[in-house]
Amino acid sequence: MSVKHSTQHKILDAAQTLFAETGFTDTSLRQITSMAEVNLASVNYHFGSKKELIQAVLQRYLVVLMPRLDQEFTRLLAVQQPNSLSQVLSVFVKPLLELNKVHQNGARIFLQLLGRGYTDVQGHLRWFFNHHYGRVLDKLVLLVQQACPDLPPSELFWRLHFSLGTVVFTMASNEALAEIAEADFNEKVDIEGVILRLLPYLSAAIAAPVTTVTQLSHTAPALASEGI
Amino acid sequence: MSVKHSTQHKILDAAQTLFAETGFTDTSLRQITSMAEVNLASVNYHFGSKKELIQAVLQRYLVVLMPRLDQEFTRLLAVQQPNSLSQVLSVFVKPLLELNKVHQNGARIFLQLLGRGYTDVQGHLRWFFNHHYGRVLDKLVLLVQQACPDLPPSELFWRLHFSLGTVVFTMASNEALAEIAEADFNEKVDIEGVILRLLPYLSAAIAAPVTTVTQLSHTAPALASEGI
DNA sequence: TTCAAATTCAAACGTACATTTCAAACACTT
DNA sequence: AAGTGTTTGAAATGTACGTTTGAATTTGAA
Repeated sequence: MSVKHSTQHKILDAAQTLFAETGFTDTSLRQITSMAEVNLASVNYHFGSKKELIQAVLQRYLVVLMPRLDQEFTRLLAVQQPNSLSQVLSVFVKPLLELNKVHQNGARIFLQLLGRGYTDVQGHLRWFFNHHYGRVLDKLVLLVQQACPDLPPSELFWRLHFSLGTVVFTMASNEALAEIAEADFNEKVDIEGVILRLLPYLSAAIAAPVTTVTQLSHTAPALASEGI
Repeated sequence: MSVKHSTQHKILDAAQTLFAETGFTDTSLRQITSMAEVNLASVNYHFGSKKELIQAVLQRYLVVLMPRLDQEFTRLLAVQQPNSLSQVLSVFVKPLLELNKVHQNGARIFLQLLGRGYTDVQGHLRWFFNHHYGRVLDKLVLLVQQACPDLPPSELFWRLHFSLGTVVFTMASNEALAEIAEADFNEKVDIEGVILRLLPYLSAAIAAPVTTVTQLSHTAPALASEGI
């Protein structure tokens, strides 16, 4: 397995592991080059800066994942009758798991990195992502809109972001959760198991009936009263 | 409004704002003391260290929130017939919004900090939280179990963590989301609005029907084939 | 008013960081 | 084998950080 690795490759491998575990800011180039067994200066030589290294680490997965997702979305959009929500969400599974071909545990690592990217650094990664792949996600929005025609656009916006949060946070704290699950329920859980558990959860969540404030005030009377 | 603020108070106020916006690691004591208009050394004088400052910032809200939640959980547990899931989740609303009495925008800031705490620092905050308030959350698990008797314990474990991810991530990226929502949908969204949108989403998600792998393979044939 | 304790202040300390430098080692063509 | 461009290496640079120090100042009780 893996006879020879270039310096760039070794840096990317070490960087993605440490970034996923500890976050971008809390991982130093010294930790990365030490784990990769390369010289400290080689990061700046090959990637320019730490910021560009972070983007390169993510790009390795994005250039594989996003075209695949785009292809799936386009295929579903071509179908005559609208797809069900769980059909739409299911198309994520295969492209995500194919990231395991990019690198061992690639799917898990990528999703962890994505989570880090949304909370760690302010701005620049989110911009980077939206700028390069915003078009692809527009197709997803369209598909979900077709699957849930009763959902107002603004509600759909929020629910998709809620769902992103679910996925991203779950992956960010994946190691800890998997450990607890194994200890408490004797369940060995891998990334595929987590994704399979996420699908019905997200399907039901996104398609949940829209509740108005007046309806809610029966169960949550806090809001009607008191001008908090 | 607020005639005079002690140094400690000013530090806590500045710290919570910057921590919520930028995260714990990416916020320096110099930024905090500069915003608070106090001397740099006063943080270490009053709080001992940056780590203890972080805990103090969170404690200010936790000592208010957790007893309130505990009280609500205990009340629901005393009811004879099991409560519905949305009833259980609704008890979060009032205690959370009461954090706005602790400080302006307290609810939003607290939830943002909670999100930061789960992703930013590794370990010590999660330990701090579980150690002090684990008992309270056990009651929540019990309540959800009663509300969803068909849900296997391991499935419930995962779904509660999914839900935590939803909330925490949403709050961590709240500013950005609220900006987009306002720009795209002309909707001004405050913390109360987000919480109200979260309730039906989470209710449906946690109570979603449990899907087996064989059922899933109809919509996600990726997993049955290919030994990825 | 006096005096001791609590607080503030400017300055400095030591450490860790990303990045740069430039010479040495390497790879590859001629 | 020589020579050129690429890559690596050890060391240093400058900056930012959390924390410490000790003197100055403020506070509050006697």
